[in-house]
Amino acid sequence: MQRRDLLSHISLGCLGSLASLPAVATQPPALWLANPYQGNEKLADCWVSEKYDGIRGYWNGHQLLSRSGKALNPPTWFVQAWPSQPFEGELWAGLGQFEQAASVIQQKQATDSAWRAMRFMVFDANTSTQAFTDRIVRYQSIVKQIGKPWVQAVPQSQVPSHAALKAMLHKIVQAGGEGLMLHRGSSLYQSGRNSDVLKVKPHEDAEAKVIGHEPGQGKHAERLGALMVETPQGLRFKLGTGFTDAQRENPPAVGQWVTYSYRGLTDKGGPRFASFVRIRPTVER
DNA sequence: TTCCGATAGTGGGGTCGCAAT
DNA sequence: ATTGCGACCC
DNA sequence: CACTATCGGAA
Repeated sequence: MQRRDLLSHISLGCLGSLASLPAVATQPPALWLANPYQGNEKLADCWVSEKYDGIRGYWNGHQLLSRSGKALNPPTWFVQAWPSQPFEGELWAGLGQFEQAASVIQQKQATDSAWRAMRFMVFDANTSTQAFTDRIVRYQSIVKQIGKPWVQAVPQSQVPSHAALKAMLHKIVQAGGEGLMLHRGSSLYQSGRNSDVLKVKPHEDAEAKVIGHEPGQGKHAERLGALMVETPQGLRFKLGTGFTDAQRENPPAVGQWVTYSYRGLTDKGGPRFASFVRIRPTVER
């Protein structure tokens, strides 16, 4: 897997100052990573916004980078006249269009029309000395200065209570959104995961039947890597996370039913981010 | 003493691009 | 033309 | 993205 150098010496505002050369991605930029919302965090001084399901984009002042530091290649018109100040957002192709967005940004030469359907939803300005509440004003100003319809400022609002948060989550998900983001207003921008930035995503549980075992690699050699399972509708997929080491040593047998957790569906209709929860309790009768 | 945050290391679906078939 | 694989995104 | 295991410092 890729590694992240969270203690990178790269400074947020100065990822290089001159002549953008052919994008030899350096180290991953020092970006924040959200922790999951547990439900017991204090909501005072928190801003809430929609979590857009797309591709993370970091504008370092002259170049658009992915989360791992890889240079993205938008058409020149897409980033024309963007300022030399860093800011950050989500390359977004619309509700339920994550795979479309992923396709566009991974193509070496995506069509112009594909990029015309993309938006950059700006949610931060990467200054190191401003609290998030002040950075909201900053990124709104940057977006206004750019003045293009495909660059939009993510709206932020206050959350007075957990009940209000829950209601807003329901509203967003009902409309096809992925979830919410929470930002502590007083927090300075810092890289890595921390609880000043939280993601709120609903998940569902379902059951499937074990139809096979996949071997593990590395530290899981000689034990379970993933379960091949099949839903009651006949859809097959693999469950490879959620197991303890002990469960990998002695996994559920073929024919047993298991409960798994997932977050949304792929375009093909399979569960996204599926993880093992437990062996399904035997049905009483 | 217990608990929490940060790391390292496993695993998935989906897509693209390239090499091998 | 199809398949398999690594390297990315999430 | 999901998760578990581990370790050291905070609580």
